[in-house]
Amino acid sequence: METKTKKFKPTPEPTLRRLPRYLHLLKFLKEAGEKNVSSTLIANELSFDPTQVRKDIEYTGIIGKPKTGFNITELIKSIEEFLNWNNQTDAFLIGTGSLGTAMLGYGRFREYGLNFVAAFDNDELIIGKTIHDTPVLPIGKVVDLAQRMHINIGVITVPAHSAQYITDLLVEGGVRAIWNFAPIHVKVPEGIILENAQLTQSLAVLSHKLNEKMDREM
Amino acid sequence: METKTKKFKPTPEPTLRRLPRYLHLLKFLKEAGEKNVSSTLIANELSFDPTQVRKDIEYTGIIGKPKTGFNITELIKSIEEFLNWNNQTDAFLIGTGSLGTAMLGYGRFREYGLNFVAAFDNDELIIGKTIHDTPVLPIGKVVDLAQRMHINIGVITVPAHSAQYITDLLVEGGVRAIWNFAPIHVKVPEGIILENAQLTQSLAVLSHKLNEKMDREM
DNA sequence: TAAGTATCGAGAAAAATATCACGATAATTA
DNA sequence: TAATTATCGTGATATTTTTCTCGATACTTA
Repeated sequence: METKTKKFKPTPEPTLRRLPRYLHLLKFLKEAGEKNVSSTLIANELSFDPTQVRKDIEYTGIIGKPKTGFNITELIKSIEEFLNWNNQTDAFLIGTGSLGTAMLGYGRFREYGLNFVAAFDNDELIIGKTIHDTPVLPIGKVVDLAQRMHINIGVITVPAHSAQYITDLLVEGGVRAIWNFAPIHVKVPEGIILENAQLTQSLAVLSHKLNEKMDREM
Repeated sequence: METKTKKFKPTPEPTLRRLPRYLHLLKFLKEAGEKNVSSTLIANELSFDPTQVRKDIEYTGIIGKPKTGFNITELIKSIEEFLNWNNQTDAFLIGTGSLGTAMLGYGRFREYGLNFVAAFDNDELIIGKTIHDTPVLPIGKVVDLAQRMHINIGVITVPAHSAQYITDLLVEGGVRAIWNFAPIHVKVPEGIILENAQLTQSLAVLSHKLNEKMDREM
């Protein structure tokens, strides 16, 4: 009963996608020595509408002060807590090709609550080694280890043709959420969270806009 | 006045983001020997609504046949032409860190109309070499070469702190569209297309859903 | 050839999301 | 202290996106 939120409103996906952008900006402003920020300022900076920014921020639970806005440090904290990025969630990464390696190498995912505890591949040459301090294990161990380590997130960076197979292994291992980078639709049982992160989606938007622009210029 | 298309309806962004997913599925079905496909089938496969699929497809200009649906080959062609993925657009990639290298290595971007003709970096050790057949040049040459080669797309894979600087160079070089992977909001002049492709956006959706799920389970 | 069926296309309705409008409030200035 | 100003929170409105509904059509089967 203590977790009695007044009236539950599910967070819109567009809001969730904007929150990280606010976070980047806020960290930048904090770095620059700013103390407070208004929704107006954020909106101008990112070309959004101030009301939209305010409503987005409202979802994270913080309340601001008229005339002043929000304390930057508190707002950062509010967003991070809302996304649970202040706690680390252990994750497996499957597929140590170029994208997988890049992700392990990025190293900043801990800032976003993602902690890669192990990577998996079938390539004998890599198994047993580490990539940026993350050990690479054979794919045959995914299910057992995921179960025993209570892994919640699986990140799929294998080619399209093996993505479904890997997904099934992760699900069998008890993973609750899958972040899929393979350019294919994988099927998951009811209740498993699936988030597709295909670059081609973003590229499609760019391509189409560029296309329109070129048409207009002729 | 001459560009008087019957009634212009701008394509919704959600539609643009779904089109690549249809494309992946269609290529898979074609590979499997299928000839035709219905919006119902696509919808079931990707867990969308059939009407939505039909409306999305309608934007690409193809028209289907009752009872039969669409010829897969023609539908693929229609989507690819709509996104201009049947033509190659030359692009520069700036920043040959792990993500930049991964993107050059992916090699399949040509399927999506993106042709990396050169990469740029400041690292003396890499300049002059090639990464997966793409030559790496010093950043000082971006502006001049972009102008002379009439480059339309710039892909930014540098760290946040230099992203704005690189953006300005690309704009000066006459680039029309920027695909930004740096976790920061870069500013571009009116008329320049900017598409942000930050993984953190996708991760935020995943994190929040997982968070909610865990809360519910307790 | 006629009846049955799956699908399309498109207009209408519903739902989700974004923007507007405004009273309330905290800081600043006169 | 009073007037002014920037901003918040929120209800109302507008816009966009999704879903529903249904007549028309092409294929399949009796």
